[in-house]
Amino acid sequence: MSQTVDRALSILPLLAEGPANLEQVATRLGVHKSTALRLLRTLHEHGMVYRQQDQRYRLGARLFALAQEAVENLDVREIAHPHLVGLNEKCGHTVHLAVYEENEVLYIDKVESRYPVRMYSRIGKPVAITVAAVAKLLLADLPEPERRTVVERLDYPLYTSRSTSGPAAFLTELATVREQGWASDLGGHEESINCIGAPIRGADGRVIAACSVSAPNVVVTSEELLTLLPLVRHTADAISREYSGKHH
Amino acid sequence: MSQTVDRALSILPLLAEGPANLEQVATRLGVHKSTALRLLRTLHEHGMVYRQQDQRYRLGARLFALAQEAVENLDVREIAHPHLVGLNEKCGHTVHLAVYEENEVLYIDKVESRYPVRMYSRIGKPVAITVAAVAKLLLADLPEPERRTVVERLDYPLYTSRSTSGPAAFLTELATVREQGWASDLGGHEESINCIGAPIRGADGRVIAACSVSAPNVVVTSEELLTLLPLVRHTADAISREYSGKHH
DNA sequence: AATGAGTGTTGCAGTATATGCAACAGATTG
DNA sequence: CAATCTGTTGCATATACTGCAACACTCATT
Repeated sequence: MSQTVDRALSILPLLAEGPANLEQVATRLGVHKSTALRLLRTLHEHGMVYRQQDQRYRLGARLFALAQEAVENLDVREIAHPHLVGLNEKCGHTVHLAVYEENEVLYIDKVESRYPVRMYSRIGKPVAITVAAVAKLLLADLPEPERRTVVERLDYPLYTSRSTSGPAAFLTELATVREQGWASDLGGHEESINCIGAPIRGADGRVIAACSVSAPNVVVTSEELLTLLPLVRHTADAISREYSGKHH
Repeated sequence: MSQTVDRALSILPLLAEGPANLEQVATRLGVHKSTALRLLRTLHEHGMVYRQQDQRYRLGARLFALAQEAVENLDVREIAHPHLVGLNEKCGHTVHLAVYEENEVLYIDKVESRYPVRMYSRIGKPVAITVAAVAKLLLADLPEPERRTVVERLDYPLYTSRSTSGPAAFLTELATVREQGWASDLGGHEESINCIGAPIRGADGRVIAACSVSAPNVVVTSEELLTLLPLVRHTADAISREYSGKHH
């Protein structure tokens, strides 16, 4: 592993917390000012950091552009999008598409609810991995040894009284999800928000993504939301079929 | 400038074009396989790249997360958001917020149109800098020497027959915009989409951001859109006031 | 105006560190 | 079972990164 690159990349999350000047960056990296300066210059030339008027550094524009292109290159996303829009048109609620990657589950697409009360989330944002329906679907399909290590390494924040309590509970929940082929999150993240999801599979049957429908209690009860399950699964299956077709 | 970091960062835009394997990366970088491998490993440890099942590398999740945090740390955005929502509630059209940074203008916030016909754009995406109303507003306020160099270095794609034709035309347009304190784009990017915008100023009067309202012809004519101008300017001024207030 | 503190920048010498090589491993193909 | 292709590892070399110290610049303070 390259020390120089390692140091340079460590600057980015540091700046994500907020703007910082040269000295702050140097101390937090544990290197000499001049070293930090040269790293920042290189990052700057690549547009990864930006220097504002007060000389402090911030994360730069290229970062957005890259994240942008990255998300647009995901072909599941491209195939899934029209289906998600269709799902939203039928039920009116917020629709999400998510993938698993390196111990994180993140939203890669979203269609906004047509109801006035909406849920906060944003493309690119990691989801609450221990409670979200999409996270359960994606983790449930990991090969056994990996699933166990991931699950044990997670934190289990108690967002609400119905949040997953710990590794053991999560593993049984994942088993259920794998069994039944769909997942739900009934108030585990936000007390008043329920969510149901279904897996999208590649040609080999592995789960490559998951989609879900979320709605607050004030709009539909969890029972009513569950009646949408066939629709959600149907959508996920349609995406799976199209994805598998185009990939062979 | 650091060679190693430079090479490592050059990998990212390369991967943005699509997944690539080790050898492809090595050749395009002009380095030995083993060198490329070590760079990729470092990028991988930081979550900037991801290795998919077929061993090829793609851009990684951390990139999204970083871009995410970066956008959320922009305090103009935070202050502006409720105003933008209010503007959207009053007119129903797509509302954008944009900033200038290092030869690019990018959207940092967006409120979707409430009409079924929507315009394509996404937060983080660089705008069509030679035609967009927000771009005109931001460039118009650059100090004279910089404005000239930027304008002359740009490409002028002819999206439509009404696109800005070249540096000279753009400079006069910018002068007008500076003079009148607002900007429009009438079918310069997409034949059927019009757009009007107004500047958001910091305490010192410099333009720090710009907001705009966009709507397709089929929803409102350009004349009708222009009647919204006072509303847009009013919103921008309100944001300016609040921003200046909170910064002293 | 002058002093001083604080921060960013540059040239340089030494050596840590990245590099390319070549040999190896593993997978896929004929 | 060779042959080919791609990724991985250990190692010797010297390149390129580092820290230092001196310098430049801005901004307060007297």
